[in-house]
Amino acid sequence: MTTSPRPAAPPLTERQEARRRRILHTAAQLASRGGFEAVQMREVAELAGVALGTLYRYFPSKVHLLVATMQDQLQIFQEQTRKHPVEGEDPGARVADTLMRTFRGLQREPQLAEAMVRALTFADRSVSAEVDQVSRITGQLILDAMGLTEPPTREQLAAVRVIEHTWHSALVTWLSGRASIAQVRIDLETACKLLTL
Amino acid sequence: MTTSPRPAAPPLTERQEARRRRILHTAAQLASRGGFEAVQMREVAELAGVALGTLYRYFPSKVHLLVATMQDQLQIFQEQTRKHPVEGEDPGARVADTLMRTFRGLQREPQLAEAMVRALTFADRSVSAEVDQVSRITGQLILDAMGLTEPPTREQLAAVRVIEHTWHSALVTWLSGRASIAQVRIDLETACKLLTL
DNA sequence: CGCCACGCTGGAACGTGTTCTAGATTACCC
DNA sequence: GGGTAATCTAGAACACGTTCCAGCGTGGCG
Repeated sequence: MTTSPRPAAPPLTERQEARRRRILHTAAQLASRGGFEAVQMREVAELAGVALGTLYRYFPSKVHLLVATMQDQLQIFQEQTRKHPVEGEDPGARVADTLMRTFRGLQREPQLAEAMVRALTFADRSVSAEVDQVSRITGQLILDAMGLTEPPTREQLAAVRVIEHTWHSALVTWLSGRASIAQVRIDLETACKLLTL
Repeated sequence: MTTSPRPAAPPLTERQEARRRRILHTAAQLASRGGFEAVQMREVAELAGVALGTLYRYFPSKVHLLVATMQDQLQIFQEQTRKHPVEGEDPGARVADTLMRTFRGLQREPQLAEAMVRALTFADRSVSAEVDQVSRITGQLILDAMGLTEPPTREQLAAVRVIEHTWHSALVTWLSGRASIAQVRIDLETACKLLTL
């Protein structure tokens, strides 16, 4: 799996980078207000000061745009977590705590979270590279929290996958109002038991 | 949590029941061909022989329609599984096998699966009752496979939740082409280890 | 400096989910 | 059977994601 389908992104000029950031920022702002449906492409374009066609040149669909927003946010969380890792003896507990911390970060802007997660799960194959990237960051977040001194075992990697599934699905469940935060915590803790088998 | 938001569904006449089934059947058929995007409300209405407004009276949105389709399909799987439960000693293995069997059932109509699962994860709060129903059926499927002789313990229920999360998220991952069937099986087996702790 | 290729702009246009309306049909009650 | 309220029909209309196009800037190259 090389980077073949994406044509090796030509480097952006400064103005282009600025436009890209303006678009992402606008999208996040609109999403924070009204969630997925409040992110309307025409409005994003207008508020970001670009033409609709340009917006689509940068992000080929609304889903691409919101998944890119998620990448952005996750990376911020990741940096914060690396600067201030959670304390604790048990790796499982550290992972659960780290994810719960991220969770509370999302909770602070629930509408934004809704928009990003809806996009993430609604994404079809044309977005799979970007979604994969998000998945990779999440996995890395978990691995970081485990604080390994040696490469992870096969069993640990399998456990990480299940934790990631649980994290993702629990998020969806919470966003649709079908589970409480407390329930999410319990689910994550349950999944994290797999780390210390 | 009573059934208050849904006004206690007035019983349908025979003609109405037939219409409902015709709509569901048409939706499944279109989905089987071209997935989520091939289920177009106008076309469903036309092929099912009802007016567009009527379609919307029965299913208030495309997502509702497809989630109802999923309910339908899952119930069929559930009945089949109850008639022919999987063999085996280990409860964890039985659960994993049961879910993999259901998985292969979905695999037989991948486009239909795509449509139903996309709808399920895209559903917002207005569909949460229906999504919850799907979740309940899935949970029951797992509990059935465990073959309990006494009520499940708290730990078992927690494990079932994580297995359900894993099932759901693995399905999404497979549908978007980011995981193979083999990987899905591994993930499910990993999650099922939680049952025999 | 002149020219070219490329990116950007404004805006029209299209497709599909969803809503609305006016009138026909049906189901139910007396 | 007649009256009435609910349901169904056909079709227009609207909203928003997406595509497309013609022309304008702009930055780099001879």
